[in-house]
Parts: sequence; structure tokens; C-alpha cells
Amino acid sequence: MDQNARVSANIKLVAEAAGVSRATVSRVMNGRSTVAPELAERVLAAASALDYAPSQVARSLALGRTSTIALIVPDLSNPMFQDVLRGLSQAAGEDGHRLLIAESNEHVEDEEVLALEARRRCDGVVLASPRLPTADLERLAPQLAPLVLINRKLPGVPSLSVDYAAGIQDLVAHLLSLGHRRIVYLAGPPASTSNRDRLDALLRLSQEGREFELIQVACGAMFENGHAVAGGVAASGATAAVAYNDMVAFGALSGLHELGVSVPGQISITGFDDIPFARFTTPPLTSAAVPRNTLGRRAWEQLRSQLDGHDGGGSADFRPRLLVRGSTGRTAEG
Amino acid sequence: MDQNARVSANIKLVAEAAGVSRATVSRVMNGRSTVAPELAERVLAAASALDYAPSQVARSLALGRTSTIALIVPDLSNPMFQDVLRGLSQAAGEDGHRLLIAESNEHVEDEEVLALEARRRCDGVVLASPRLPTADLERLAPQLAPLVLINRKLPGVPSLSVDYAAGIQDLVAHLLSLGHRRIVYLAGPPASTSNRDRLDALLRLSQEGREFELIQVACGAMFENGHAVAGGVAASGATAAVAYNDMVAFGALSGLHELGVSVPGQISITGFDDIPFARFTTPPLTSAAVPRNTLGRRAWEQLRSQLDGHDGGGSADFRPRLLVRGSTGRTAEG
DNA sequence: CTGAAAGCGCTAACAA
DNA sequence: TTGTTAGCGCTTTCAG
Repeated sequence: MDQNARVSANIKLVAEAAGVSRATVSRVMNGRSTVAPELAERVLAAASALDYAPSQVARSLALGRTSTIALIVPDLSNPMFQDVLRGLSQAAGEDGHRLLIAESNEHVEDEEVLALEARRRCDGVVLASPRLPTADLERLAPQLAPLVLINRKLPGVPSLSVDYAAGIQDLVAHLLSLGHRRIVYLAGPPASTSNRDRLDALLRLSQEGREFELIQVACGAMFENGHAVAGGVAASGATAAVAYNDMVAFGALSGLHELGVSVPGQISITGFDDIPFARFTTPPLTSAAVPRNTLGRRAWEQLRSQLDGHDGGGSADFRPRLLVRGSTGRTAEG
Repeated sequence: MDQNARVSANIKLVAEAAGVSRATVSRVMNGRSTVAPELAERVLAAASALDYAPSQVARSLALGRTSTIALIVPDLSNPMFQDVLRGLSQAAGEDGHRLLIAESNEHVEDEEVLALEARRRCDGVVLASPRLPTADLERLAPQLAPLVLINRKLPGVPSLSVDYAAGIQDLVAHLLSLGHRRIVYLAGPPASTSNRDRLDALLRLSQEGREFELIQVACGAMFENGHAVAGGVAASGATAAVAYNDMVAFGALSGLHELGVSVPGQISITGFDDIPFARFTTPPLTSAAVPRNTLGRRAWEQLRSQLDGHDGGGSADFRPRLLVRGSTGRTAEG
């Protein structure tokens, strides 16, 4: 008998205890219509005496909605997704929705089943899946709707993306204004589309305006990669380096420091992302800040409008914000 | 009519399409008992034709379990919780469980209702709630069971904690071995229990062994705080500084560098946490690494054993791992 | 304003 | 092996 105390009471028990019907209990618990104050009182008393709280699973089944959404990401250790997660979690939470989270650990082959499985437990999906083949995504999208895509576009599906090209453009304009005419790009992982975006933007800018010469150095995404190419950067004759991201820029900074090359005296360096540490390097890193948290919040707003039956339709590109700090300066001749 | 295509098919539709009963469909979908191959074939065909996948909500209600667990944390931007989240998500995922995540944003007053609400949607809870009053936690715990606590102990509830005192002990032993006899502690936030743990350990060590003198400096948890006290550290006459965490140590490092104080030549510095950047400061930071990911994995194992009906009962303390790097060295006279 | 009853979609005894 | 049937706990018409 005592064991029953462990399992939480259900609506029937409360109804009997309060001497009313289950419908009335339901109404009271949901603050519905006007139940006679006296009855409401009794129901509330019974509920609290029995430690009753409605089963969300049963409500979900009856209502046809779960008040839960899912976020699917390849890798939770990526600061990008961490911040999207936070923004999404907070925004959805403020509207009384819970967040289910699924990580594919970069196993693209699992992503599809992961996403579908998650979708069956909730009302909508925010999907960040940089590597899923487009054909698969097209097939998947309708089954996941309501759906919001992160950093990936697909006709007919709302999507929120970072405008890496615009960020690069701002960084280059900044460097040009400081007199730099020979710029080296410390390239990220070749497979990364965000590296592709940056590189394409740089190529276009150097070719269109003919205002500067672009040199490429294969690098990577980590501190160590930036550190390793410091010598090459110094020898390149460039007066400025645009790094794939802040980690790489930081590594290059550190390597150049060891080589006795002064930044920004002899060479300027820019990062990308504005990770928390960018402000604290020596010198502090000029970078382009991606509004990751905002991306998460907007993802919820987009999803909510779909849940509310509005077409939503709102895709958006988020322009990174240029942050000028100490790692960039005028060229000697500038 | 076409609109019906949007809503996913249910078991009844599939049963009719395959000319079998719903029970048979259920059996096939769950790979249960031996259904005649021919029937199974028909069911599968019908299911795929109708794009059918079982409603997880309905299953959850019928089965009395959701195959979902919840993680409740005060702040997702805290690297500690991010890594616990990852470990937990991966471990639970490998066992076919999903993760619901709820963030209280440090609003302690919301944590209780947040936790209860989350619990109603899943099978168990991992709770990191450093500030919830013990009395509240005691009342809450039975309602959240199966429950695992992170960095917090409560009689009768399995809990996984970081042994900060042991980490401090290792750091101090390291400093003592280098000849340091006058150590300044850059204290974290006074309200933080993890600061309390570190301080208590330091006080005990300095009093018990009488091997070194302890100085305290009020500081904080951020880079800026460490940076601000650099002058005081230099003036304290201490030959070594134990910082509350890596961020503070990094700030102090930076401040001392600006003051022309050499590390570890004139003063040694230790951090705590081994954040990713600790390896990249100049000089690299001696620190104590907290096995955060492991904490998350173990939390799942603990929870799973409770879900399996085993008493679990396993609480554990995780000893940080001492990482000796360049920021600590012998004293001049040592 | 309240209660009876029919679902929501699936699972699991129990029979056949 | 397969189907029938009774739930899981809640919501919501529809009567009264």
C-alpha cells in the first residue's frame, strides 16, 4: 500500500478525493471556464494533499502537442552550437516550451534517424546539419516540419544563416583602410563550407576591386594550426593576415610573438567569431562577432510562428559585427 | 483530403492498409514475437507507403516510460555544465535515451517548478543546483526520483561531485615541492560553494602542516578580476598565487606581465579547471583538470541503474588531475 | 456549471 | 501466430 505513495496520483484519484468528476479536475488544473469556487477549492486541496500534478505525457497525447521542441546539432562542443542552444533554450523557455537536444557527434549517417526520432517526441525541430547531403535534407525536411534550418538554405524552409561573406568584407575593408595591400588568408579545413564562404568572399574581393593581393596558406581550425604557420606568414611578405577563426589567429599571434615579429607593428591579424578570449590576447584580437545567441532566439521565434499556423517564411542572414581591437594597425608606409 | 497527408499516419491506418490488426502492427514495429513473415512484410510495406512511424507520445503513455531524461542546470554558459551536458547526452544517447534540458538562468526560485515540470515529461533527472536551499532540495528530491545530483550531496540521493579539496591539495603540494612558503589565494565569489571548498582546503592545509603562510585576496571568477588584483599580488610578498580558476589566473598573468613581473621567475601561478585555453597562455597555466565529461557519463550510468531498478546508491567524488605547466617554478631561494 | 463518455495512438493480457 | 479488448491519464464535446 505504501508503495503506491511512490507513484504520483492521477486525475481519477483526485476526482474521487474531491468528490467531483475528472472533467472538473481537468478544468481546475487548467484554470478553465468558471468552476464554482467551492468545487475548485476542494479540487485544489485534494490535488495538493495527493501531491498531484497532471501527467504531461497524457496531456500531450490528448492535446496533440508536447510543448517541446528539438535542437539537432553535429557537435555540442562547438561554441557556435552552444550559444544557439542557449538562445533557443531561453527563448523557448520563456514561452513555456521545453527543449530536447540531440547530438549526432558528427555521424552524418545517424542524423536522419536522430532527427526523425526527435521529431516524434515534440512539436518542431531546429536543425543544424552542415554535412547532410542536400538530397537527403530535401527528403527529410517535410517530415520534420515545422522546421528551422541553421546555416543552411533550402527552398521553402525557413533558415537562419551567418553571412560570413559580409563579415569578411568588413574585415577586408578595415584592413584596406589601414593601408594593407598584401593579405594572407590562413585557411580553415577544406571540407568546411564556412571556410569556403570566407575564401570565396576573399577571392571575389581581391579580384573585383584589385585593391589588394591575396595569398593563401593552408592552415586549419585550431590554435596549433595557426601557431605552425606563423613562420610562413612572416615570410609571405603580407602586411596583414586574415585567419579562418579566432583560435587560428590566436595561434598565429603566439607563434609570431615567439619569432619576434611584432603585431600589429610588422603585421596585422584578424580573427573571426569573437570567442570570449579574443578580448584577452596580447594584443586583443580584431574580429567579427557572430550573433550566435540571437540566432538561437530567432530560431525559436521562427518556429513559434510556424506552430501558431503563420507561414513564417522568414529566413534571415545575420551579418557579423566588426570589432576593431589592437591586433590590427596601419602599415608602415600607410 | 490532401491535407491528411500532412498528419502522419497512425497505427489504425496501417493496420487497415495491411489487412491486419493493430496488435500485429505493433508487434512488427517493435520486432516482437514471431509474426508470420508474410504478414510482417505486408505491415512493413504499408508502413513505408504511408510514411508511418509510431507516435512516441502514445508509446510513452502506454509503456509508462518516455526513454527521456532531463538535465537541469543553472547556467548553460558555464563550461562545467556544458561538458556535463555533453557527457550525459552521449552516454544516454548510446543507450537510446533522449535528453531534455532546462536552464534556470540562475533564478533559484524557478528551479523547483522547472525541475518538477521537466520530471513529468521524462523518466529521471540529473540536477545541478548549487544554490537551492537544502530544505527545499530535501522536499524536492523524492518527487524527482530517479535523481542524480551534481556537485551537491544529500543523504539517500546518489550524487557525483568534484573533489575540489583534493585538487587544491595537489596544487599546494606541487607548490610546496617547489619551495614556496608564502602563498596568496585569489578568492572566487564569496557566495560560491566551490570557492568555499577551495578556501577551506587551503586553510586546513596551511594550519595543519604549518608549512606555508596563506594570504587571501578578494577577487572573483572573471579575467578582469584577476587582472585587477595583479598589483596586490605582486605587493603581497607571496612567491606563488593560487587562483580560484583559470580565468582569474589568466587575468593575473596578464596583469603581472603588464607590470613587468615575470612568471614563474618572480611568482608562480596556478589555475583551476583546465579550460581549453590554459595550454595556450604565456606561460602555459599549471592547473587542475576536472573530468567534467566523465561526470556526465557517470551521471547517466547512475541514473540508468536506478531506472533498471537497481538501487544504484553509487555516489562518487572525482579527483581533479594535476597538470604541471610553465606557470609554476622553483622559488629563487628554493 | 458539472458530469458522462468518447477519444488521443499505442501496448499487452488474454483468448482463440 | 493473430485478434479482441481493455487500459495508459488527460481533454473535450455534448447533454443535462
